[in-house]
Amino acid sequence: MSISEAEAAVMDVLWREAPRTAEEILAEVGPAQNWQEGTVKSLLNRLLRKKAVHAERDGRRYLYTPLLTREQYVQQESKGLLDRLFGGRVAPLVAHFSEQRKLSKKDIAELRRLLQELDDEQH
Amino acid sequence: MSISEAEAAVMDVLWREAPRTAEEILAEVGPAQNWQEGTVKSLLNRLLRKKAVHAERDGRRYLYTPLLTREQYVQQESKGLLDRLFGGRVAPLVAHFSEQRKLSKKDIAELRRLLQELDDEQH
DNA sequence: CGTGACCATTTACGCATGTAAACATAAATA
DNA sequence: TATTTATGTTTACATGCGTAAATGGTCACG
Repeated sequence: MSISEAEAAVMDVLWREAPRTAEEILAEVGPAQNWQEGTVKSLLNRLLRKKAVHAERDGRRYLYTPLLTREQYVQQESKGLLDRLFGGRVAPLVAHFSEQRKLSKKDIAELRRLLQELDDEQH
Repeated sequence: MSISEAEAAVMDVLWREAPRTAEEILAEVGPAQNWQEGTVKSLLNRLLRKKAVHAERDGRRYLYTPLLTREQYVQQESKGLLDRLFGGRVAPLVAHFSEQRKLSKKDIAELRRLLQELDDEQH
Protein backbone atom coordinates (compact mmCIF):
# COMPACT_ATOMS: atom_id res chain seq x y z
CA MET A 1 0.00 0.00 0.00
CA SER A 2 1.50 3.28 -1.02
CA ILE A 3 0.33 6.72 0.00
CA SER A 4 -0.68 9.44 -2.40
CA GLU A 5 0.81 12.87 -2.79
CA ALA A 6 -1.92 14.61 -0.84
CA GLU A 7 -1.57 12.04 1.89
CA ALA A 8 2.16 12.64 1.96
CA ALA A 9 1.54 16.34 2.57
CA VAL A 10 -0.28 15.37 5.75
CA MET A 11 2.48 12.99 6.74
CA ASP A 12 4.95 15.81 6.26
CA VAL A 13 3.34 17.72 9.08
CA LEU A 14 3.55 14.69 11.32
CA TRP A 15 7.12 14.03 10.34
CA ARG A 16 8.05 17.51 11.46
CA GLU A 17 6.41 16.99 14.81
CA ALA A 18 4.14 14.41 16.39
CA PRO A 19 1.78 13.62 17.88
CA ARG A 20 -0.62 16.23 16.60
CA THR A 21 -4.34 16.81 16.56
CA ALA A 22 -6.35 17.11 13.36
CA GLU A 23 -6.80 20.77 14.11
CA GLU A 24 -3.09 21.40 14.35
CA ILE A 25 -2.51 19.52 11.14
CA LEU A 26 -5.16 21.53 9.37
CA ALA A 27 -3.66 24.76 10.68
CA GLU A 28 -0.30 23.83 9.26
CA VAL A 29 -1.23 22.29 5.95
CA GLY A 30 -4.54 23.95 5.17
CA PRO A 31 -3.38 27.39 4.08
CA ALA A 32 -0.52 26.14 1.93
CA GLN A 33 -2.63 23.54 0.14
CA ASN A 34 -5.89 25.40 0.25
CA TRP A 35 -7.59 22.56 2.02
CA GLN A 36 -10.43 22.69 4.41
CA GLU A 37 -11.24 20.65 7.37
CA GLY A 38 -13.09 17.85 5.63
CA THR A 39 -10.22 17.30 3.27
CA VAL A 40 -7.68 16.83 6.02
CA LYS A 41 -10.04 14.57 7.95
CA SER A 42 -10.51 12.36 4.91
CA LEU A 43 -6.81 12.14 4.28
CA LEU A 44 -6.19 11.22 7.89
CA ASN A 45 -8.74 8.46 7.63
CA ARG A 46 -7.18 7.06 4.52
CA LEU A 47 -3.81 7.14 6.22
CA LEU A 48 -5.31 5.28 9.14
CA ARG A 49 -6.76 2.64 6.85
CA LYS A 50 -3.38 2.28 5.20
CA LYS A 51 -1.77 2.01 8.62
CA ALA A 52 0.55 4.90 7.86
CA VAL A 53 -0.52 6.73 11.00
CA HIS A 54 -1.74 5.74 14.41
CA ALA A 55 -4.45 7.59 16.34
CA GLU A 56 -4.67 7.67 20.08
CA ARG A 57 -7.71 9.08 21.81
CA ASP A 58 -7.07 12.08 24.00
CA GLY A 59 -10.35 13.16 25.52
CA ARG A 60 -12.66 14.28 22.73
CA ARG A 61 -9.99 14.36 20.09
CA TYR A 62 -7.31 12.14 18.66
CA LEU A 63 -3.58 12.49 18.57
CA TYR A 64 -2.03 11.29 15.35
CA THR A 65 1.40 9.77 15.11
CA PRO A 66 3.19 8.58 12.00
CA LEU A 67 3.84 4.87 11.65
CA LEU A 68 5.36 5.06 8.22
CA THR A 69 8.65 6.90 8.62
CA ARG A 70 9.86 9.58 6.31
CA GLU A 71 12.87 7.45 5.55
CA GLN A 72 10.68 4.57 4.40
CA TYR A 73 8.62 6.86 2.23
CA VAL A 74 11.58 8.62 0.68
CA GLN A 75 13.15 5.25 0.09
CA GLN A 76 10.15 3.87 -1.79
CA GLU A 77 9.62 6.96 -3.85
CA SER A 78 13.17 7.51 -4.90
CA LYS A 79 13.88 3.90 -5.58
CA GLY A 80 10.80 3.82 -7.77
CA LEU A 81 11.96 6.75 -9.84
CA LEU A 82 15.52 5.54 -9.99
CA ASP A 83 14.47 2.14 -11.27
CA ARG A 84 11.98 3.46 -13.76
CA LEU A 85 14.12 6.18 -15.25
CA PHE A 86 17.76 5.45 -14.63
CA GLY A 87 18.05 1.70 -14.60
CA GLY A 88 18.42 1.74 -10.83
CA ARG A 89 21.77 3.51 -10.91
CA VAL A 90 22.51 6.75 -9.17
CA ALA A 91 25.27 8.11 -11.36
CA PRO A 92 23.07 8.54 -14.45
CA LEU A 93 20.61 10.45 -12.35
CA VAL A 94 23.25 12.87 -11.18
CA ALA A 95 24.57 13.11 -14.71
CA HIS A 96 21.10 14.05 -15.81
CA PHE A 97 20.92 16.95 -13.40
CA SER A 98 24.41 17.91 -14.30
CA GLU A 99 23.54 18.17 -17.98
CA GLN A 100 20.51 20.14 -16.99
CA ARG A 101 22.85 22.53 -15.11
CA LYS A 102 20.85 21.82 -12.02
CA LEU A 103 23.85 21.29 -9.82
CA SER A 104 24.50 24.24 -7.56
CA LYS A 105 27.95 25.10 -6.25
CA LYS A 106 26.76 23.84 -2.93
CA ASP A 107 25.62 20.54 -4.45
CA ILE A 108 28.96 20.05 -6.06
CA ALA A 109 30.84 20.84 -2.87
CA GLU A 110 28.69 18.45 -0.91
CA LEU A 111 29.03 15.72 -3.46
CA ARG A 112 32.75 16.10 -3.33
CA ARG A 113 32.73 15.87 0.44
CA LEU A 114 30.48 12.82 0.23
CA LEU A 115 32.84 11.02 -2.10
CA GLN A 116 35.69 11.93 0.17
CA GLU A 117 33.88 10.36 3.10
CA LEU A 118 33.26 7.21 1.16
CA ASP A 119 36.95 7.13 0.38
CA ASP A 120 37.84 7.48 4.03
CA GLU A 121 35.52 4.69 5.10
CA GLN A 122 37.20 2.53 2.57
CA HIS A 123 40.47 2.10 4.46
CA MET B 1 -0.64 17.50 -18.61
CA SER B 2 1.42 14.66 -17.37
CA ILE B 3 1.48 11.12 -18.61
CA SER B 4 0.86 8.11 -16.42
CA GLU B 5 3.16 5.23 -15.74
CA ALA B 6 1.40 2.89 -18.15
CA GLU B 7 1.51 5.57 -20.79
CA ALA B 8 5.21 6.04 -20.16
CA ALA B 9 5.76 2.35 -20.86
CA VAL B 10 4.33 2.92 -24.31
CA MET B 11 6.43 6.02 -24.80
CA ASP B 12 9.46 3.98 -23.88
CA VAL B 13 8.97 1.83 -26.93
CA LEU B 14 8.71 4.90 -29.11
CA TRP B 15 11.73 6.47 -27.53
CA ARG B 16 13.77 3.45 -28.43
CA GLU B 17 12.66 3.65 -32.02
CA ALA B 18 10.10 5.57 -33.99
CA PRO B 19 7.91 5.75 -35.90
CA ARG B 20 6.14 2.52 -35.09
CA THR B 21 2.78 0.94 -35.71
CA ALA B 22 0.42 -0.05 -32.91
CA GLU B 23 1.14 -3.65 -33.74
CA GLU B 24 4.85 -3.20 -33.27
CA ILE B 25 4.33 -1.40 -30.02
CA LEU B 26 2.08 -4.16 -28.78
CA ALA B 27 4.64 -6.77 -29.76
CA GLU B 28 7.31 -5.01 -27.77
CA VAL B 29 5.42 -3.96 -24.69
CA GLY B 30 2.63 -6.51 -24.51
CA PRO B 31 4.51 -9.54 -23.21
CA ALA B 32 6.47 -7.65 -20.57
CA GLN B 33 3.43 -5.83 -19.21
CA ASN B 34 0.90 -8.52 -19.93
CA TRP B 35 -1.18 -6.17 -21.98
CA GLN B 36 -3.42 -6.98 -24.85
CA GLU B 37 -4.26 -5.09 -27.94
CA GLY B 38 -7.08 -3.00 -26.54
CA THR B 39 -4.94 -1.79 -23.70
CA VAL B 40 -2.21 -0.50 -25.94
CA LYS B 41 -4.71 1.13 -28.26
CA SER B 42 -6.31 2.96 -25.37
CA LEU B 43 -2.98 4.15 -24.08
CA LEU B 44 -2.03 5.37 -27.52
CA ASN B 45 -5.25 7.32 -27.74
CA ARG B 46 -4.73 8.95 -24.40
CA LEU B 47 -1.22 9.88 -25.47
CA LEU B 48 -2.65 11.39 -28.63
CA ARG B 49 -5.16 13.41 -26.65
CA LYS B 50 -2.35 14.64 -24.42
CA LYS B 51 -0.32 15.48 -27.50
CA ALA B 52 2.53 13.31 -26.29
CA VAL B 53 2.59 11.40 -29.58
CA HIS B 54 1.75 12.17 -33.15
CA ALA B 55 0.06 9.75 -35.52
CA GLU B 56 0.53 9.77 -39.24
CA ARG B 57 -1.63 7.68 -41.50
CA ASP B 58 0.21 5.09 -43.53
CA GLY B 59 -2.28 3.25 -45.66
CA ARG B 60 -4.67 1.41 -43.39
CA ARG B 61 -2.60 1.90 -40.28
CA TYR B 62 -0.97 4.69 -38.31
CA LEU B 63 2.64 5.39 -37.55
CA TYR B 64 3.19 6.82 -34.11
CA THR B 65 5.98 9.22 -33.25
CA PRO B 66 6.78 10.71 -29.88
CA LEU B 67 6.29 14.43 -29.44
CA LEU B 68 7.18 14.49 -25.78
CA THR B 69 10.87 13.64 -25.59
CA ARG B 70 12.36 11.30 -23.09
CA GLU B 71 14.48 14.16 -21.81
CA GLN B 72 11.41 16.24 -21.10
CA TYR B 73 9.72 13.40 -19.32
CA VAL B 74 12.73 12.48 -17.22
CA GLN B 75 13.17 16.13 -16.42
CA GLN B 76 9.62 16.55 -15.14
CA GLU B 77 9.60 13.37 -13.17
CA SER B 78 12.91 13.81 -11.48
CA LYS B 79 12.45 17.47 -10.77
CA GLY B 80 9.12 16.63 -9.19
CA LEU B 81 10.66 14.08 -6.89
CA LEU B 82 13.64 16.23 -6.09
CA ASP B 83 11.47 19.17 -5.13
CA ARG B 84 9.01 17.15 -3.13
CA LEU B 85 11.52 15.09 -1.19
CA PHE B 86 14.86 16.82 -1.16
CA GLY B 87 14.10 20.50 -1.21
CA GLY B 88 15.16 20.65 -4.84
CA ARG B 89 18.80 19.90 -4.09
CA VAL B 90 20.73 17.02 -5.59
CA ALA B 91 23.30 16.42 -2.89
CA PRO B 92 20.79 15.32 -0.26
CA LEU B 93 19.38 12.86 -2.73
CA VAL B 94 22.75 11.30 -3.34
CA ALA B 95 23.42 11.35 0.39
CA HIS B 96 20.21 9.45 0.86
CA PHE B 97 21.28 6.69 -1.48
CA SER B 98 24.68 6.71 0.05
CA GLU B 99 23.29 6.10 3.53
CA GLN B 100 21.13 3.43 2.04
CA ARG B 101 24.32 1.82 0.69
CA LYS B 102 22.80 2.01 -2.73
CA LEU B 103 25.89 3.42 -4.39
CA SER B 104 27.72 0.81 -6.40
CA LYS B 105 31.45 0.96 -7.06
CA LYS B 106 30.57 1.93 -10.56
CA ASP B 107 28.33 4.73 -9.36
CA ILE B 108 31.06 6.10 -7.19
CA ALA B 109 33.61 5.95 -9.97
CA GLU B 110 31.25 7.70 -12.36
CA LEU B 111 30.39 10.35 -9.84
CA ARG B 112 34.03 11.01 -9.32
CA ARG B 113 34.59 11.33 -13.03
CA LEU B 114 31.61 13.63 -13.30
CA LEU B 115 32.91 15.97 -10.64
CA GLN B 116 36.25 15.93 -12.36
CA GLU B 117 34.61 17.01 -15.59
CA LEU B 118 32.81 19.83 -13.87
CA ASP B 119 36.14 20.91 -12.49
CA ASP B 120 37.71 20.90 -15.91
CA GLU B 121 34.92 22.95 -17.44
CA GLN B 122 35.42 25.45 -14.69
CA HIS B 123 38.75 26.82 -15.95
C1' DC C 1 -21.38 -6.69 -54.43
C1' DG C 2 -21.41 -8.86 -49.94
C1' DT C 3 -18.47 -10.51 -46.25
C1' DG C 4 -14.68 -11.02 -43.55
C1' DA C 5 -10.21 -9.26 -41.81
C1' DC C 6 -7.82 -5.60 -40.01
C1' DC C 7 -7.27 -1.48 -37.58
C1' DA C 8 -8.75 2.38 -35.04
C1' DT C 9 -12.23 4.80 -32.06
C1' DT C 10 -15.66 4.61 -28.46
C1' DT C 11 -17.48 2.97 -24.48
C1' DA C 12 -17.07 0.56 -20.09
C1' DC C 13 -15.91 -0.45 -15.48
C1' DG C 14 -13.76 -0.82 -11.01
C1' DC C 15 -10.52 1.41 -8.15
C1' DA C 16 -7.65 5.41 -6.36
C1' DT C 17 -7.47 10.28 -5.66
C1' DG C 18 -8.57 15.03 -4.55
C1' DT C 19 -11.86 17.45 -2.53
C1' DA C 20 -15.50 18.11 0.49
C1' DA C 21 -20.42 17.93 2.26
C1' DA C 22 -23.45 15.35 5.30
C1' DC C 23 -24.05 12.86 9.31
C1' DA C 24 -23.14 11.15 13.97
C1' DT C 25 -21.77 11.55 18.58
C1' DA C 26 -20.38 13.35 22.79
C1' DA C 27 -19.14 17.17 25.64
C1' DA C 28 -20.19 21.89 27.14
C1' DT C 29 -23.24 25.29 28.05
C1' DA C 30 -27.54 27.84 28.36
C1' DT D 1 -32.39 18.92 30.08
C1' DA D 2 -32.29 20.94 25.43
C1' DT D 3 -29.18 22.92 22.48
C1' DT D 4 -25.00 24.31 20.60
C1' DT D 5 -20.23 23.12 19.60
C1' DA D 6 -16.43 20.28 18.63
C1' DT D 7 -14.72 16.38 16.54
C1' DG D 8 -14.60 12.28 14.08
C1' DT D 9 -16.98 8.96 10.50
C1' DT D 10 -19.54 8.13 6.36
C1' DT D 11 -20.87 9.22 2.00
C1' DA D 12 -20.32 11.68 -2.38
C1' DC D 13 -18.69 12.95 -6.68
C1' DA D 14 -15.75 14.19 -10.54
C1' DT D 15 -11.51 12.86 -12.65
C1' DG D 16 -7.70 9.85 -13.97
C1' DC D 17 -5.87 5.33 -14.45
C1' DG D 18 -5.41 0.38 -15.73
C1' DT D 19 -7.50 -2.73 -18.33
C1' DA D 20 -10.21 -4.23 -21.94
C1' DA D 21 -14.60 -5.28 -24.61
C1' DA D 22 -17.69 -3.45 -28.13
C1' DT D 23 -18.26 -0.90 -32.18
C1' DG D 24 -17.12 1.14 -36.55
C1' DG D 25 -14.94 1.87 -40.88
C1' DT D 26 -12.28 0.36 -44.88
C1' DC D 27 -9.82 -2.54 -47.91
C1' DA D 28 -9.34 -7.25 -50.00
C1' DC D 29 -11.20 -11.28 -51.50
C1' DG D 30 -14.67 -14.53 -52.66
